[in-house]
Amino acid sequence: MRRLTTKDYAVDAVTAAKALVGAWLCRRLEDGTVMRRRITETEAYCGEEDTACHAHKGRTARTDVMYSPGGCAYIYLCYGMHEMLNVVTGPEGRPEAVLIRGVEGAEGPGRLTKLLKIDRSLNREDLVRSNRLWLESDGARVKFTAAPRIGIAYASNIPVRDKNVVWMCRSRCFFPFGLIWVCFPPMRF
DNA sequence: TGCACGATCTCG
DNA sequence: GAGATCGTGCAT
Repeated sequence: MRRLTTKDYAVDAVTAAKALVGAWLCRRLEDGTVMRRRITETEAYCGEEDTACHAHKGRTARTDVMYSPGGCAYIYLCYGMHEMLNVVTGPEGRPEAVLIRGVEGAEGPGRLTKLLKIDRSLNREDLVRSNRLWLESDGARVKFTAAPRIGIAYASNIPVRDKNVVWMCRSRCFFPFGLIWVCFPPMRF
């Protein structure tokens, strides 16, 4: 197991999104318990020109963290109840991030944060040095496929997800922004 | 200071 | 198919 370093996070969001499929999301709780889950699904958000990116309209208090150098966590509340975990990537000043959409045993971005007890108190956490939240790679090669992004119909000309689309759409690699990357076949417990 | 709405999930 | 539930960003 190798902990991901600054170098791993310095790449653009699409590259990182692909590289993070199959990596391990690691979380140490206050009582010392360490949980490790393999990442099964990611999604890239690519800067101010990506209309689905929170930083699309520029730097605000919320999106400020996305402008940091790659390697920290951006966590926010969605729909008033779901904590969403993103990994900031790229150089300082470029707001790119990868949304972690699923891990083994928890499909869906809201579920995985609940499972691993990740919330906004970990916003801006330094994933390179933190002992509460970090990522590791075991070097395993994971087969994965690309699919249209989910739940943001306004940012793409493709239909909003229906349950099967993610798993059925393969090789949709021509979309300019924000592809999601999933393990194929999906890993489950 | 108010209001619309969202990178979701669960239950019916 | 709709409701839960609240921070954010923009309008007033």
